[in-house]
Amino acid sequence: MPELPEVETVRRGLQPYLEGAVIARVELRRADLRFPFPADFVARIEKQKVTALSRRAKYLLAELANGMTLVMHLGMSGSFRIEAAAKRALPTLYHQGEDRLTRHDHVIFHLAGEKGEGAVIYNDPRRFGFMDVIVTAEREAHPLFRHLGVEPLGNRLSAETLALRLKGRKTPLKAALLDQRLIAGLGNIYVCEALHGAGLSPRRAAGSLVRANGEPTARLKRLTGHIREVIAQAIAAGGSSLRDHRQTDGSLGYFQHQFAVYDQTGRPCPKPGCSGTIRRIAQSGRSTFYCPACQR
DNA sequence: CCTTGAACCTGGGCGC
DNA sequence: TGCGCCCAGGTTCAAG
Repeated sequence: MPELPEVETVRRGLQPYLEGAVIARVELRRADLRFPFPADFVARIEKQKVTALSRRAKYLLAELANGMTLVMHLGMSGSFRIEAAAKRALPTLYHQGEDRLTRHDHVIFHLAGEKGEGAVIYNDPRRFGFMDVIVTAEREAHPLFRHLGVEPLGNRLSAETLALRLKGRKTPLKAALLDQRLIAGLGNIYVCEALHGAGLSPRRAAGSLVRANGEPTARLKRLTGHIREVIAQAIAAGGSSLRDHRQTDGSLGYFQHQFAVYDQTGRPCPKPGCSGTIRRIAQSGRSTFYCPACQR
């Protein structure tokens, strides 16, 4: 589920509930997700006001009034939903029949404040997600964030920046783009989509997009534009909805209807004038979908 | 340094 | 109906 556009969609869904609210009580329904919760996890969060809900790469960040930040990663299958009491305060997001706790509801943030009582519930069947509490001022130096690459949104991402990091690398382009130290937030779906948009083979050596003098090639500039575009469109569409992904209001995102190559094995390449067929291959243990005809 | 592959965990889909 | 296998949005760690 959660690549950058999905996490950003979750952030926007939770923001009206969390920002300005007080996390009155935290309920852990098990001692660990991917990692054990830190011993002081609950104590550092309870009774704190959430001053801002932000995002870095695929991390959701709830900044607290005590100078700490609650860091949340959704792994492969993590999601949030809003419990009934909070829905009453903001009724547009109300959905029936979802007020019971289920087996994989692992963390409950009970809220209090002018926006009303309520709860935000974290559900994660595979438990690849994790949470931590860190000092807000030390965030960028924290091991989780220190090596993260550039955000693909906004103006920070440039072909020149990428060229610097890709030069001389023989690793397949697909693998290089999944590396969070290069670009933070890209995942399997949007890497496949961006490579198709740019007409570049996922198998091509990453360094082949950089000239000997270190300058980005025209191909790399094209790829940079497609990465920006794919991410921006996915966010505009409310994230993808592969399998079980739901937004915090319970509705499905719909970006999956627009996938050009991801999970489209055997279907004709949608690129105008291309007569190729989408293929699935494995690269470093993950599926890659691409069109061998127009991606070179 | 670089790369690949296994591991973490549950559930859904498919073939038999 | 059931069993066994493969697959899934991510990341980390070990081994070559």
